Amino acid sequence: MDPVRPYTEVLDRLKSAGLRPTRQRLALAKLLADSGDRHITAEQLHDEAQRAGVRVSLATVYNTLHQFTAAGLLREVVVEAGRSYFDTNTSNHHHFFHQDRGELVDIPAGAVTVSELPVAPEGSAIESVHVVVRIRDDAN
Amino acid sequence: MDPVRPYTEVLDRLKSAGLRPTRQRLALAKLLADSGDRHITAEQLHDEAQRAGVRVSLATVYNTLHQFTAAGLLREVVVEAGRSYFDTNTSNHHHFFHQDRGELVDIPAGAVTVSELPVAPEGSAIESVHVVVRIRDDAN
DNA sequence: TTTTTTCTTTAGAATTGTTCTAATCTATTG
DNA sequence: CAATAGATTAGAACAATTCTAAAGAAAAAA
Ligand SMILES: [Mn+2]
Ligand SMILES: [Mn+2]
Ligand SMILES: [Zn+2]
Ligand SMILES: [Zn+2]
Repeated sequence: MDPVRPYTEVLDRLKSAGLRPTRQRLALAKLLADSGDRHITAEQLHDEAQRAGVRVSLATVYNTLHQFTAAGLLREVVVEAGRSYFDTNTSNHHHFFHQDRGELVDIPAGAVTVSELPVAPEGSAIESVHVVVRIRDDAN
Repeated sequence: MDPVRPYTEVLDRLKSAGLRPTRQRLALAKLLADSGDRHITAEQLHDEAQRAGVRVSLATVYNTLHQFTAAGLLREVVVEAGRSYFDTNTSNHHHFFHQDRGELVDIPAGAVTVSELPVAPEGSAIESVHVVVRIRDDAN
């Protein structure tokens, strides 16, 4: 809110995650925060950083995405082999996966309901419940 | 049922899929059929074949798994980056994914219910709905 | 401040699961 | 039996990701 210190919020989040506010982390956090809800891969974020003139290595993008995920700032979503998406929306929600385009899209809250939850097998506890609705271009 | 022609069923399935009943395909089909419901990776099936004395290359295991999947004899399930599971149960059902062990387990039919289905985005149609319940060893 | 320590970034190598290539082999067809 | 179409294979290639170890930057200590 204070135009003189535009990074205050991101700074606080990094601090409370025990992460030093480096140039690279601040820039990546800003790119992620400024773009609304998204589902982005490491390579995509790396490209985006390059285009924005931010010099950062792909290794650092991977490190940062995992650190942000561990800190609860991102959520990792896997729906196809060999590719991880990072979701800027960390709330519990489900996804459409558009198989023709390789695109993840949030399912609006309430549009899908898991009404009966299974009991976790003996000795284990449920950590998350995720519904993936695979869709294809309509054959109309 | 006829002990003299134990491969009849597998043979028929291959034939109707337009696949030649080669030694490799018959052996892999048998391994998959004889072991009950399973969620197996290509490498695991390859190892199992080796141990059973079946000589088959990993490339052929991959080819065969994909052909069987295309023929509807298997279902491919992806829950973690960089690894595909092939499910011998092709009916519609959902999964526990045991994150500590990297193990997929069927959720019993009826133990989970998706009561409200989302409307597919304009121009697309729903192809499948899959619920993944991630579990962890209990912290008891 | 300066020094020291700890954490971070990075290029490039390595790893993993998977797919591709193109030569050899085998099942089917005529 | 050919002849042909299809299948198998070893090993190369690939793509996403992780690792390594050296150089750099931030924080803590002096
Ligand atoms: Mn990861
Ligand atoms: Mn596949
Ligand atoms: Zn999302
Ligand atoms: Zn299953």
